[in-house]
Amino acid sequence: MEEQLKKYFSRYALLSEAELNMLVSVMEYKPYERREHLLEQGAVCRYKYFILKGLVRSYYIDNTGKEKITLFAIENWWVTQMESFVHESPSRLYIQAIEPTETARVRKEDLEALYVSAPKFERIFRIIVQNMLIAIQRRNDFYMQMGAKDRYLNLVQRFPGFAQRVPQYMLASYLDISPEHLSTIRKT
Amino acid sequence: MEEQLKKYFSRYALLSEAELNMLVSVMEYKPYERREHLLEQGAVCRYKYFILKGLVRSYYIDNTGKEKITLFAIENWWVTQMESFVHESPSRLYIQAIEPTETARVRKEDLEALYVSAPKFERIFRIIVQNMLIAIQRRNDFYMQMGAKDRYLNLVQRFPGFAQRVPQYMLASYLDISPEHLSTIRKT
DNA sequence: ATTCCTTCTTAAGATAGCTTAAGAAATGAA
DNA sequence: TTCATTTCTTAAGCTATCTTAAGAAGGAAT
Repeated sequence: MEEQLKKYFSRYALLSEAELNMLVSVMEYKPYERREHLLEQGAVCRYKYFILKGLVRSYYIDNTGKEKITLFAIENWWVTQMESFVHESPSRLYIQAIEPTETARVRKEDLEALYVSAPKFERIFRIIVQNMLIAIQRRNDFYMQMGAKDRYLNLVQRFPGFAQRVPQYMLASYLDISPEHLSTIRKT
Repeated sequence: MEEQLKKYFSRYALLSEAELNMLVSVMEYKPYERREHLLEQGAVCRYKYFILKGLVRSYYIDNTGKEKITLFAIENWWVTQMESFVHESPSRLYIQAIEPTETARVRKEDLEALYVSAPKFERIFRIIVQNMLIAIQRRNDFYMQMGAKDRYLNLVQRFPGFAQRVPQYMLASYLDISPEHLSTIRKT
């Protein structure tokens, strides 16, 4: 875990070994089993989770009782419910491990303390949040203009192998396509 | 302009008059006429724009030649094409003034220089980006589960008066509804 | 005032994608 | 291996929303 985190953080700033150790020291190792929840709906999201290994999804239950997936997160990505984490408000979303997943998670208090001890760390997380924003915007711009078929083909093309890692009905949910329709699309 | 910016930035951190002046000094006043573009498709987005007064939209032209609005920004909001701004890549989006608009804009270089001079400023922009992310996520979670009619009613309810400020066909575009359909929805 | 341009409405026909309802095929547990 | 659960497919009918095509209404410019 230490190695992976240090390598990851070094992408964002030139950090001394001491600084890297400070960063790592606020992160807590926490594994989750397949299907275990990192966050339940209605609870406050107390952590930012860095995925060391595995795969999680974030989803909610809509009015008609169906699961809607808003996000997948894999190795070296962060996942949290930002609004709940920042405002300490109840989360509308669940976060759940799809595969057995190892995370390094950090509490808000510890992160804030880290920022106070050295504002340099703000930079790293500013850039991480910026990248999240870019990823979401890209996804939106991208998917809004495409029909169901193109959304699927595009996902498969842009993330080769990913479709094999996730049940098809979850892909369908993420792409906002009914599982039945995705099935017919794939035939063609 | 100075007053407005200082008041705005003070929401995010306790800043001395000197620090506020440093912040304001990197911002350039720039007004735009109705329909004038702040950013053209294909160009690199060189600025973050803070809207002092007025209203802008961000949009792209889809495959079938239709404008799709991705964002409106009003007083005291930021607008930029984050991906283009950060990576200095050509923007897929246009940004255009809907009303005569006054902006305070800042170049990437100047912002970076500011960060170097005092890492404290990173904090402010980390929080601003975080808020943008929350706003986008909220919009997504929100709209994905609703039909056209509820999307419209919701917008009207949550931003009273906004619907009067923007031509109806632009609202339709933002809500991903055809203008004709929005018209029929409103009748009911 | 008159004309032009922009915006909004109405209505009919077209279509993408949903829902429902089985059953088939995988996958995992015992 | 066998049973149970999870996942995927197929097909028919249905619905929300789009497209196309006019015309009406409102604003801005001359």
